[in-house]
Amino acid sequence: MAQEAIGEISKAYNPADVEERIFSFWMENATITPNNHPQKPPFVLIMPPPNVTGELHLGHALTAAVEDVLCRWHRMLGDSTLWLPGKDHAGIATQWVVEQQLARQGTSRQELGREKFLEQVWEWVRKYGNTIDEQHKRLGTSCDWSRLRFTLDPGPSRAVRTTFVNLYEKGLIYKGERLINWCVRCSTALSDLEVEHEELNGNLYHIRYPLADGPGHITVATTRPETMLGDTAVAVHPDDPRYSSLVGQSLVLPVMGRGIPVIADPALDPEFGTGALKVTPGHDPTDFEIGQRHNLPVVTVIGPDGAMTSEAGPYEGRERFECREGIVNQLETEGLIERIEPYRHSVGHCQRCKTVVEPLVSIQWFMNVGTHDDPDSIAGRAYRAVTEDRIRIVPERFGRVYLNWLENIRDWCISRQLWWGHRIPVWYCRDCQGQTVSIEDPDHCEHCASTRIWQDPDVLDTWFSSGLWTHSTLGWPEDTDDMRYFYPRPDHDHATQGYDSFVMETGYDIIFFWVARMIMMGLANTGREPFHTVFLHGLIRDTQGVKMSKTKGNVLDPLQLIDQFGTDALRFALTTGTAPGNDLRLGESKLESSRNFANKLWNAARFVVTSLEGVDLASLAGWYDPPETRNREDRWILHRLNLVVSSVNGYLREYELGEAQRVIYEFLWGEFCDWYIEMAKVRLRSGDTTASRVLAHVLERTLRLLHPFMPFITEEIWQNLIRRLPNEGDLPESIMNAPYPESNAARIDHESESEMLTIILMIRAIRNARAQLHIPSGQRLEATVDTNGLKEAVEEESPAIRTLARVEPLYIIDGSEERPPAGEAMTLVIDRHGSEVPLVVTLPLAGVVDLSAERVRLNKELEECDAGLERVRGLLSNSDFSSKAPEEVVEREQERLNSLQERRERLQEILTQLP
RNA sequence: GGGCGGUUAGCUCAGUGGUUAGAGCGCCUCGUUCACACCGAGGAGGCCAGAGGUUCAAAUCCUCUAUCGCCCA
Repeated sequence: MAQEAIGEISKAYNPADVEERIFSFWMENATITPNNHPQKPPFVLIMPPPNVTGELHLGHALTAAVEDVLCRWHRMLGDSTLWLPGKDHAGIATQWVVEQQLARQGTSRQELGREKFLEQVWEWVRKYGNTIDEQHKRLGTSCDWSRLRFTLDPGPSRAVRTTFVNLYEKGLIYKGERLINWCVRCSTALSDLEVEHEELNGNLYHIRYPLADGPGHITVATTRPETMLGDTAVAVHPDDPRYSSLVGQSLVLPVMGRGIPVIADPALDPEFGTGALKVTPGHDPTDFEIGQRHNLPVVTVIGPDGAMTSEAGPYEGRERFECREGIVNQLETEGLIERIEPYRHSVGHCQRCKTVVEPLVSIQWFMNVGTHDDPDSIAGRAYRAVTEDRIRIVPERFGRVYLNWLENIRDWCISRQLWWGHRIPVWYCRDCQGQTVSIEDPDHCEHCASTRIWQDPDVLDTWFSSGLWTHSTLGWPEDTDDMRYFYPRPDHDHATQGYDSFVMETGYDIIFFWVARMIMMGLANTGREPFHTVFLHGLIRDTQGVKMSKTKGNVLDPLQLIDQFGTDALRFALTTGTAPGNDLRLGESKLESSRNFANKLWNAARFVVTSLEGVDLASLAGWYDPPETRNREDRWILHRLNLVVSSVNGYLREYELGEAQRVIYEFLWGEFCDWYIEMAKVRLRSGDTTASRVLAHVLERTLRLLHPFMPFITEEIWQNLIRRLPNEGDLPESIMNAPYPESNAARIDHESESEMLTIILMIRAIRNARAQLHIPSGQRLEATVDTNGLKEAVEEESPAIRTLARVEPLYIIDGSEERPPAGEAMTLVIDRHGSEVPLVVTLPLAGVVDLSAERVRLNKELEECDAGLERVRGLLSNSDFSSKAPEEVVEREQERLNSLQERRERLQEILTQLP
């Protein structure tokens, strides 16, 4: 499957050569569809369904990247992993797309009629609805495509009807006349959540309402003068002395000429405007409530089309904003405008089409969600699920956001005046006017058996069906195998393995729309929480920090980025260097650095694979789990790898994807490539092939560790590598199904670590000295190392030291008496990791080294040493510190003191020897 | 108005009480020797927004202030 001869192909990783081939390989050869294993917990992640109308954007890419990491990780851990993909019918958005298409053809849905229109929508969905799935696949998503669901599939549709009927029968779904949010463009009701508030520059109009009896007037302030046509009162605060004598009197409503009362209501803010509020119960939520308290009539002056109604008198038929202008002109001519001041206020817009929302009184279906403090209500149960820790929200701060929303929740308007969606399963009888609410389509009225029945024309809010997604996709309301295995069970202990088995992952912007509703509906339908962990990611912004949007033109197309940088680089860029729930600015430089990382891995692999050529298989035996070795470099890298494995698993358990990737990045680039491979080259060149099996081992382990994050390149290299190694470890065909690395206590080797750190520090110090003195890299330097007790290690590592620091000859001594005098030399004092006495490297550089500069350098080091000594001495002489700080901290400081003292002595000694 | 965040190197961001705060990009110097110039070696650059407090110990916990965002009303 994989390409032949990785080492002979390209010097740079070329994702385009790999990705498509690897994806088909997975579809054909990898295990993605989970098996039901009743005896062990699964791992379940239901994907937030994108809109069928949608095109893949970076938000989808981020969601997919994060979820794929979690799912691949769990699959490799051996969990029966279900990642279920799906799509959402997106009522308003889809209907709008097709209506626009019809408009271009010179027709409309009204002309076509409901049935024909729906046929058109289905045709559109069949034609374009799979686009996003295909785009998703380019991201390498390992979801179970065999379980792909659509909200309008028979199963999920049946779940919708069942839920509606159940809640209706419990009295939790009801029909009522309320003031709702109405979009005049979409011609439908909207829920509170679908209204976006935006601060706009408007005016505050101060209008005089004359008293009916006698002279005088009350001035009201409003941002919407056109609604005055529907005023049925003016309200003031009961304690407002300015108006107390006027309460109960009558005013003449300008333009309309009808009388309206002055009423007193404590909800009024006397500070706002003039302290007098015109009350329009038909077009303002607050006014509607005031109207209810005072039994005021409701006059609807703006119709569902946004035009003034017959109640608007002379303005009947005028569009609402045009009417505003007309009224202001008329009032001005009549001298009733006191003043107009510019005013910034928040205006509700339709989330879908951005039209200004009109509050309208209308008959709609609602869900009674109750209140958060009623423990048995829908909202109350959802509230307790989080306060009682049955659901954990990551990051934690969003838990408070969730609770705060539930504390202020109101009944949910679930009906929409659309044709595309789940039609409300209610039939009305023309004979007895009774309602029949049924899962199956009825053929007669359940009250009087009349067949003269007709179905409610409205459909349900799309989020109603999305709210059922965690169980409707598994077969609910049927008692299916999937439902029994992949939906949380009452006895399931969600932390037995150190991680949760039922996770919801999505962006924090839909915590209310989706997460909260799924929790409410899951509990209402099944009595159980639909998941135990909610993991929320942030939003992607452009390099300026602005949210990406098509209208702003600052969107980056993920498919184009994939073409440019590769899928793995895109995924890495999206999920690295960011903390959970934090927004991410994405620009080219981040993508470039991720691509470079992929390329680094590719080339490290190229080196390892090439180096295996000519090595006989026998000496590679044991590569999968290398036996104990004396070689310090091997022990060190295995020890480091083991620590990395352990911390990556830990970070993944805590959903810290960014930290996990950082750790792998630093290990692969900063330790394996920069040091281990460079040192291994020295061994290989001298004909010693013992490093080969460790090279193979570390690379292979790192590939598996990295696979959830960079699936394509790791698969490509892995297959190539495995083929060249003795068959060990009982590995599957795909890295995707190979076990995730686990840490192994036997690999811990602190001795090799501190010795190697010292060697590395020494090589660095010599390289630094060379750079400072501008010694050409080709020129070998003589060096003497006083190892001060680390002689064996330095001797054993001397080939590496010679090559990497470019020293020759290298004299290794142990004890200052053998050391050459500082004299015309550069002398480096190198802290010995884990010990007190430093190493001293002398580079005899007569004629090259500037002695006065050398003196300055050494004195500066001495000063730093003294500063450190002062600090540590102060700390240690503080009895509170030694008594209260943990023992290991005190010990560490004591060691630091000792080594600073030793270091100081060496520096002092060298300075006195300088000519 | 209520709630939630951010303020750390020139830029974008990590940092989960332990004293010497990290990365990527950018910048400076050097280098194309056989994994990689999508690279290597070396370097510069930070009173962690400000002020108080808690603590033996604070970028980290608490309070306040400033400032910039987001969500909800």
